[in-house]
Amino acid sequence: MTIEMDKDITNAEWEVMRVVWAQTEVPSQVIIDVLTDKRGWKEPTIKTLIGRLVKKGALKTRKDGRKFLYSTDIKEDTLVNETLDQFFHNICSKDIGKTIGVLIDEAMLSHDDVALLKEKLIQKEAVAYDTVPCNCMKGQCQCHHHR
Amino acid sequence: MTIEMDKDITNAEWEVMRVVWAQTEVPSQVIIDVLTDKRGWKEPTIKTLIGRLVKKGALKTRKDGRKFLYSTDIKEDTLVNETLDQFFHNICSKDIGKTIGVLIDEAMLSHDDVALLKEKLIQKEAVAYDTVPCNCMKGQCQCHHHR
DNA sequence: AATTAAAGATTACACTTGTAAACGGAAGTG
DNA sequence: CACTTCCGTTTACAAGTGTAATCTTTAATT
Repeated sequence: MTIEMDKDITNAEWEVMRVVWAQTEVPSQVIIDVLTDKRGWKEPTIKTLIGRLVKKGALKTRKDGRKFLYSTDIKEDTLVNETLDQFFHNICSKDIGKTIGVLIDEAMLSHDDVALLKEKLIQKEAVAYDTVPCNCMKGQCQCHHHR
Repeated sequence: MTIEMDKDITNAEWEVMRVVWAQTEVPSQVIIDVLTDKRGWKEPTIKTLIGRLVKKGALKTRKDGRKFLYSTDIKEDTLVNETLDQFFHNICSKDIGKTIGVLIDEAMLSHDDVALLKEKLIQKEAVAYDTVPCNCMKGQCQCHHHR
């Protein structure tokens, strides 16, 4: 059972989603308050974004008197991971390791985070490759040059 | 000295960039061959993408008889990392660790990759936090709920 | 030199996205 | 009950994107 959504979440829409994720159900006024403050957007702008998210199935509504309460079935970490996975398709699979390396370099991590990641790496060792196979189309990465 | 570019690279344009990155200088014909094959795009489509990339300063041209050779000053890993950094702004800094964890889980890694990442984690330990501070605006993540 | 063919430039066009104003209906207030 | 206010809906509009046809220039060929 996957939550199917019509379309991708745009950058502006992502701001709205974050407000909804931070709560369980929010009235539009809360979203508007947070984002007029954070982004300086006008109220109608935020209303548009909310409307588009509802239309594309990313937000659910529940009537509460005269207004709506907004919520979502999409889990934040699920969407984050899907988005990242999609982006990683732009990279040669051989380079994923190094790319994650840069992320680690730049991240602020807690001791617990470090421990978690170390643990994952230990597990990963069991299934690690001698050489990660390149998944690129011929002509789209340099692996194909040196055999 | 940073390479400044007018605008972001779109998904479709990314495909073109990958072809250029795979070589040093490419004639349009090569880009067209690779992408008609990979994506089924028509020749004019790919020409449009090339043109837009030139216009936005992502591709350089050098005349070679009747045609151009295309190249770029933008380094692939630089752009990859910038793009990822930008995306990570959508996530609470407290969650970056776990997010990287999922990436590790899903990645195909070589033994060398695992060793590299382990090494980085060891270094990271020295600067790891007890608690990563939340960088979210109030109202955009749950950290603010529990104190 | 005239003809052809390749390659870049111009035009097209619908859809998306960022940003917002204006409208309309329902709920609350006097 | 009339008036105002709140909130969702409709309309707007320029710029960006995906996708592509057509035009134009210029080099190559006969």
